[in-house]
Amino acid sequence: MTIREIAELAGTSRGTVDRVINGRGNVSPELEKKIREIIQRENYQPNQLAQALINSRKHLRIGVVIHSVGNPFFDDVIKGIDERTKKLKSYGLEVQVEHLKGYSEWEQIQAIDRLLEQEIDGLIITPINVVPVQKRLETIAIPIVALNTDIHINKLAFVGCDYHNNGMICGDIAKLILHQGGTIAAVVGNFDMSGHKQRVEGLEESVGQHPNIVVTAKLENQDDDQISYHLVKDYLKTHSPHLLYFGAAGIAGGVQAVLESGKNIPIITVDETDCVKKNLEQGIVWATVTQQPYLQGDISVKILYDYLANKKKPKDPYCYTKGQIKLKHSK
Amino acid sequence: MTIREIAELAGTSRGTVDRVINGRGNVSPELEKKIREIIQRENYQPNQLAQALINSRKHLRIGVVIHSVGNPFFDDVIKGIDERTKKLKSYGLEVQVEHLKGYSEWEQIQAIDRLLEQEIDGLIITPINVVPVQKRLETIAIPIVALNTDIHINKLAFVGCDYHNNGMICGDIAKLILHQGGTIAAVVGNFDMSGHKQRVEGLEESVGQHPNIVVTAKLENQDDDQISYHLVKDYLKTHSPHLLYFGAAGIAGGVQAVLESGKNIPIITVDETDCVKKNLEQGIVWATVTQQPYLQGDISVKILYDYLANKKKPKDPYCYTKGQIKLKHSK
DNA sequence: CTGAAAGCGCTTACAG
DNA sequence: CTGAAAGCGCTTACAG
Repeated sequence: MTIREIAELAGTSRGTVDRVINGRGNVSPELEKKIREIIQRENYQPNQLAQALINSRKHLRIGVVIHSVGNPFFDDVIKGIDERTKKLKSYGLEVQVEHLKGYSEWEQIQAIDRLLEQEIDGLIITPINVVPVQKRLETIAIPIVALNTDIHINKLAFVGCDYHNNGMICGDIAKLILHQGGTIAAVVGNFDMSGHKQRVEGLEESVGQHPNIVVTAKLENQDDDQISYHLVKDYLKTHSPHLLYFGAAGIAGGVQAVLESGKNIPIITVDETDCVKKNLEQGIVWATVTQQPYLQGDISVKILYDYLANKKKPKDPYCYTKGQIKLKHSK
Repeated sequence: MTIREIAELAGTSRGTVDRVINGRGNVSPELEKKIREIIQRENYQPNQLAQALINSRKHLRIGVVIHSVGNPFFDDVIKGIDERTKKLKSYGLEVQVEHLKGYSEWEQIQAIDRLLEQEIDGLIITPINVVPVQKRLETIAIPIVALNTDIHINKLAFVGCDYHNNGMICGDIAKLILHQGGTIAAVVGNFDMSGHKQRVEGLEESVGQHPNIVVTAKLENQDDDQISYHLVKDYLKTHSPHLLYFGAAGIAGGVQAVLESGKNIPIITVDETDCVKKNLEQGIVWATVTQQPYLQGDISVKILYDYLANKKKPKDPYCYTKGQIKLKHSK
């Protein structure tokens, strides 16, 4: 079935059928009804390829603001963004990325403004969760996708990790290792960060299903290796938990402290940075739970493009990637 | 850059440029050279959308032979095939699936013949690894993708699980649970099946890295729940392994026997059938390792289509899906 | 409100 | 060996 055949069946022109299909108005009610009936009856589906070919004429620009500099976690996110961009290039998509270093809200707002000046049609951002950024994003007329970190604004979608579930899975791993019971020390960056808090809550909920496992310490390392090192070193002087959980950054420092303590404590971590990979390989980190960073990049571009090009909204605006367990021989 | 612009730069027609690009011959050497230089210089890339639109005129047919009836593992494989088919429908792809029950080589050959009569352009098959099937496949002129099970023929690709690695990962899980040492009983269908054998070999290689873990029993249940039940029941009368590994089918029967034995033995399994899901949920199965069945279906169609439509061969003809660990709260 | 025409970037006969 | 023309299925001005 093509638009031409529909037009012939309705005794009208392709242009008119097109107007009906795409709701552009300017069609008499009777004719519209007739055309709709034929479309229904013949189960007509527009050819996506032909549509895409036309669509590619109007170039779409997506802007990305991401604090990826010096943060290896985002390497895979970027890779996902890049590959999806390449695939959609012939569809007329251009993507402009602003790589930021650190968490300066001021710089983030400037980056947003730079992109807006270039007349982007949509924005993907790993937002810093503070009021000025939120305010700035609220005033933007184009659709926004929050990537990896959520923010309370009117957005097309959030693409990222379900931190609570991620913590639950870490708890499941802890239960495998400590099936005879034991204590856990959990280290994250900062409990004010919702992701960090949720991970530990998930961990506690999950191990709470075992009668003899307790999270006996919750420590903050500010995502900093130096702080993490001293924190864990001091803690292990007076404590010997049966398992150590690192639910955010500062893993290298923390692991170093464990090794120097001489205590043989199982370590489980999150994500799969080079540091984690190396220690997993050597059997120092026993397990890690990743969050499909590549997919996060890939999906966020895909969702935004689909909306801009075809007005297609994601089924669920909260698009969670899966927590995946990686052990020594995982690929 | 479009083909029209190239033609203008070369002072020739689009048709001639097209002949050069697609190596259809009938172009004078000098003109060809000139055109190639311009293409190079301008870094011309043909518009894939336009190509696909043309391509969709010649309808491609892919045939699938899969022994999916009564084997819930294949539900997700089928889902992957179906969704990829839907995506490629506007590209002119039609897929015809022959669902088979059981492992009759004779029926499989008949199914192949039925598809060939319908003039399929490519074949996807979960082959039964016997000589008659192999012989039949050898004589087929169209490209073949071996799905989930490999077979020694000249094929476009194998898409499936890396069984050895899958077993290694199971071993990694065993090491988490038995970090203080212990014995493992491994149950598979039949050690003559290469996948089953490789899984157990992987398991042994992995736990071999721990000084005090040994696989003390390797049992065959013929992939049958009844046999599995009696086998495990008898075994547990005289043995108490610290962990039970089910590396193939017959899990429901085996689990039943463990429960009736009253012994609290950790169980790890493969794949994620309803039986496994239920027992994972209830904490009876401690962990399972899946092999991305959905992706196996998805990829096999994609690879075959890419070859038929664009003569694009997969980078690696052995396309392994990843072994993924699932615990109670995995999604 | 409606239709004829031109166009997207490519490929495919066909005439010379 | 080469080029002009028609076509894929859709959309977009434009003239009436």
